[in-house]
Amino acid sequence: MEDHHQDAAVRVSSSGADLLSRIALNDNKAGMEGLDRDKINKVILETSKGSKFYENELKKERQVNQRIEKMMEQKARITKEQMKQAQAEVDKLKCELERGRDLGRVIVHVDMDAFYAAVEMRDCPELKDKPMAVGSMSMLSTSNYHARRFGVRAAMPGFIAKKLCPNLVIMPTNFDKYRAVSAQVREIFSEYDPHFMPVSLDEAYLDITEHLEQRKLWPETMRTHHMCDAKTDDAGKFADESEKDGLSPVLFEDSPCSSTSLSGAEGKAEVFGTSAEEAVREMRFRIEQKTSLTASAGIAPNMMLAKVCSDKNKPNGQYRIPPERQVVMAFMKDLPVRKVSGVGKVTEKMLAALGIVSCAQLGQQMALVSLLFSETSWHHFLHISLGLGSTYIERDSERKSMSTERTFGEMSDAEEQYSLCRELCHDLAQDLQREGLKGKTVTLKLKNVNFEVKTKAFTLQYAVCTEEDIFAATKDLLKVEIDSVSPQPLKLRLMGVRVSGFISVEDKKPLQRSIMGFLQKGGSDPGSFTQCPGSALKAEGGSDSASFLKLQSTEIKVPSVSEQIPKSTGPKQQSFFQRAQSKRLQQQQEQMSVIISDTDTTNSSSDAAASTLPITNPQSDTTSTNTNSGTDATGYINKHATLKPSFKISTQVLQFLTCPVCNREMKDVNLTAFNHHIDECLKGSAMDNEHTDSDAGELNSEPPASSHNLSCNGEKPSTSISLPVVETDDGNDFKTPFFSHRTKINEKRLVVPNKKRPLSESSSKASHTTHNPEAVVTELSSDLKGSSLTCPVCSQLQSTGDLALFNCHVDMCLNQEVLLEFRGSHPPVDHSDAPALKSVRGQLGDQGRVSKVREKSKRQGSSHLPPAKKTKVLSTKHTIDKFFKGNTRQNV
DNA sequence: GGGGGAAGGATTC
DNA sequence: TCACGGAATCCTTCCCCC
Repeated sequence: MEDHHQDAAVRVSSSGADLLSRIALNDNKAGMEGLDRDKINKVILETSKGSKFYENELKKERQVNQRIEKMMEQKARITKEQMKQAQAEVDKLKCELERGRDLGRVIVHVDMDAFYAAVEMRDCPELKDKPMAVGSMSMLSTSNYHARRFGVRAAMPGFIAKKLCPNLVIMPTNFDKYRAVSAQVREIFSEYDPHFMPVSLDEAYLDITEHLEQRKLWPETMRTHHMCDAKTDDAGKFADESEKDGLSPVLFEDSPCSSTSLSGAEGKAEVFGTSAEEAVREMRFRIEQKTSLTASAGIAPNMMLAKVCSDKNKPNGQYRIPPERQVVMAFMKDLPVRKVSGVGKVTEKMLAALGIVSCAQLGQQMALVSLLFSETSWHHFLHISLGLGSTYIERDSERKSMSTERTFGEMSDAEEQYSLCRELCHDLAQDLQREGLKGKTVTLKLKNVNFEVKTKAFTLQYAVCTEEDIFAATKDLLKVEIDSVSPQPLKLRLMGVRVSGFISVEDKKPLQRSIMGFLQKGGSDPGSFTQCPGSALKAEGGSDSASFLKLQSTEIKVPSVSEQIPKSTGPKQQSFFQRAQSKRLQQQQEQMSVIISDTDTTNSSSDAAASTLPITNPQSDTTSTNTNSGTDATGYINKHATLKPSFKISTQVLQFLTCPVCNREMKDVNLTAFNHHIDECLKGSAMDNEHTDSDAGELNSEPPASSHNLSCNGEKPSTSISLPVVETDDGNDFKTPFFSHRTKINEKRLVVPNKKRPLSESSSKASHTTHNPEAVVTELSSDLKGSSLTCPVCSQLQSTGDLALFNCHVDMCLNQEVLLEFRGSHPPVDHSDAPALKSVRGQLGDQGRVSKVREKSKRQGSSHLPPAKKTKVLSTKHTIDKFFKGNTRQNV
C-alpha cells in the first residue's frame, strides 16, 4: 500500500502520466494485495481510453491537480509566524481532545465478506471455485475473492472486468435475497446490541458494552452454541444435508479457517468466553451457522477504529484494539490515511502532495494541514491522527433526502425527456408516500453524454410528495436546461429527481389549527390534516386564512420556478400592499372567481377556506376539496404544471371573519372587502377607529383597548407571519438575524416588523429556514419591552411587558388544544401568569421535540444529545457534532 | 460580513 | 459488440441579499 501511495505522489508531480491515477485500480480492498497493478492498470486504460467517460475522468483529474497546485501555492506563502500560531492552536485542541478521550465503550463493526457474491455462491455451489461478480456489464456491485485476484472489484464496469478476467461469471443482483439474509444477520446483531446501527445490508456498528457487562454473569450454557443448528433455518435448499457439505463458507482459499467450516462437525458445541473477542467470535459463529456466510469484525473503543479493524483480518477474521491510548496510537502510526473511512482518492492525493501518507505523518503535519484545509476538515484530520472517533452510535437517524435516477442511452428528444422526468417523479412520489415524507426542495440531476453532471434545485414554499407537485417543479428546471442549449438538443445519459428538506413529523401535525379555523367561529374544523398528499399539502401550503390572505401573501409568495430561475427574489419593487391590491383587482376582473395563484396560494388551498369558500372545479363542476390532481392547492402548481385545469375559488359571501389586527368580528363580508378592511387597519386608520367600512361587513364587536399595540413605533405597521427559526438542542442563546438582542433559543418568537428589513423578506427568509409552517406568529418589536401587550391570538391584554413571557403566552395560544374549542365558545385564554406557561412549553412544539430526543438519548445511556436538525444556521455545528459523535462518513 | 440557497463534488456501500 | 450505477450524505464554493 505504501508503494501505491508513493506512486500516486510521484504521478502527481510528473506530467501526463499522472492523469492515469483516477481510473487506475483501487486496490484498497481486502483480497487485493500483491496484485500486478501495472498489468491490470494497462488493461483498464486500454479499455477505457478514448471513451467519453475517460475524457471526463481526465478532466476531473486535472481539476484535482489544479486544486493541489493552488494548495501548494498557498503553502509556499505560509510564514513561520503563522505556522507557530497554527501549531499552538493544534496543540491546544489536541490537549482538549485527549482530555475527552473515551476508551470506555466497546464498539464493534461487522462486515459480511463479499456479501452479495457470497450469497450467490452459497446458493449456487457451481460458482464456488469460479471468479464471479454480482452486477451487470455496466457495473459490478461486488466480486468474490477469486475474481479479486484478477483485479476485479466492486464499482468496476463489467466489461472491463471481463477484459481482466475473461472467465468471470457475472450474476445479476437479487436484492430481495440479500435483504432476507441481511434480516437474519440483523436478528443476531440485535441480541448483542438491540440498538445496533445498520450501515448497509451487509454492515453494522454495535455497541456491546452493556452486553459484555451482562455476559459476565451468564452461565456457560448461555454462551454455548451448536454447530449447524441454524442451517436448517435458512432457505429450504439448505435443509438438504447432501448439499450442505459442499457449501463451505470459506470464500477464499487462504482465508483464516472458519471455526464452523469443517464439514462433519454438525452438532458439536462450542463454548465462548466472556471477553469482547469471545463475544464477537460467537456472533460471527452464529452468523455463519445461520447463513453459511462469513463475517469480519473490528472491535475498538470507537467507530472509526472499529471500521478500520474490521478490514484488518478480512475475510472471516476479526481484530481488536484494546482500550489503551498507547495501543491506539501505535495502531494509527503506520495506518495509511486512505484506510480511514471518509478519506477518498482526492483527499488521499491532496495529503500525499503534502507528504502525508500515514496517520502518524498526518499528526506531525497538523499545523500545516490546519492552515490549508477548512476547519471542519482539519478537525477531522486531527481526530483521525489521534485515533479518535465516535463512541456514540447514532440510532434512528432521520432520512434527509430521497431520490431516484436512471441511466440510459443517449436521449436527445425533449418530449422523451419530459416523459422520463414524469416517470421519475411518479416513482419518487410513490417512494415518498410510502414513507410518509414530504419535502420542500426538488432537485433535478442531469448527466449529459459527456458525463458532465449538473444539478438544479428549487425550494418550494411547501413540502410536496405527489407526482404532479414534483413534476411541476422538475419540468420547469428541465425546461431551463433544454432552453439553455437550444437550438441544439440536450443530450442526456442520466436523469434523476431528488426531494429533500423534509418536514418533520411534528411539523406535519396540526399543532396550530388553521387560522381560519379560529377566526371563523362557526366554520367546520379545518384543522384535521391528514397524510393524504393532497390534503397534507393543503394543510401546510395553505395556511387557511382568508382573512390572513394578504398577510400571508406578503410573506409567502410562491413564485413560479420559471420566475425564480435564475435566482430571483420575486417582485420586490412593489410593496406587499400594492401587490395584494393589484392581485385583488385582478381577481375582481376575473368576475367573481379567482384562480388560485401564487400569492393567494396560502389562502385558497386550505381546508378552512374550503369550509367557507366553495371550491369549484369548472371542469367537473363539482365542489371538491380534493386537490391532489396536479392542481393542488398551490397556485404554483396551477400556473406552471399546466397539466390540469385550475380549480377556482369563488369569492362568494363569507361568513364570520375576525380581523387579526383590530380583532373585530365581521359578518357576511366578502374577501375583497375583508382584505380592504385589514388594509385600513394596518395603515393605522384603524387605530383611531376610523375604519373605512364601506365595503366591510357589520362589525360585531369592539376591539380591545390595546389591540393596536402590535403596530409599534407609530410607523406604518407591516404585519407578517413568521415562523420559529431558532432552535438548538443545548439551550444556548444565539443571535438571530432578525433580532438585535439575544433571543433564548426554542422560543417561538413574536417577530419584529423592522423598518430596516422589509417584512416580506424577513419573513420569506424565516419561512425558508423553518420547517414548521403551522407555527404562525406575529412580529413584534423588541422595543415593546415595558409596554403592555395584547395577544394576537386570544386578544387578551397581557400584564407583562416582557417579550419572552409574552411569547410564551402566544405560544400557548397557538399551540394549545384550546384551539380546538376556541372556535366553539371562544373563551378568552387567560395566561397572564406567563411564568407558569414555561412549564408547559416543554410539551409543545420544538421544545417538546428536543426534550423527547434528550430523553431517548438518556435512555440509550449516552451523554450525547443528537444534534438539532432543524436549522441551517446550525448546520456546521451539527455536522461537526455528528462527526465527533456519530457520523462515520465525513468528507473533507 | 454573515446567512442561506444553489450548485458542484467527494465519499461510501 | 457496445459499454462506467444508484442512493444518500456531507462539504465547499459561489452568489445574492441585507
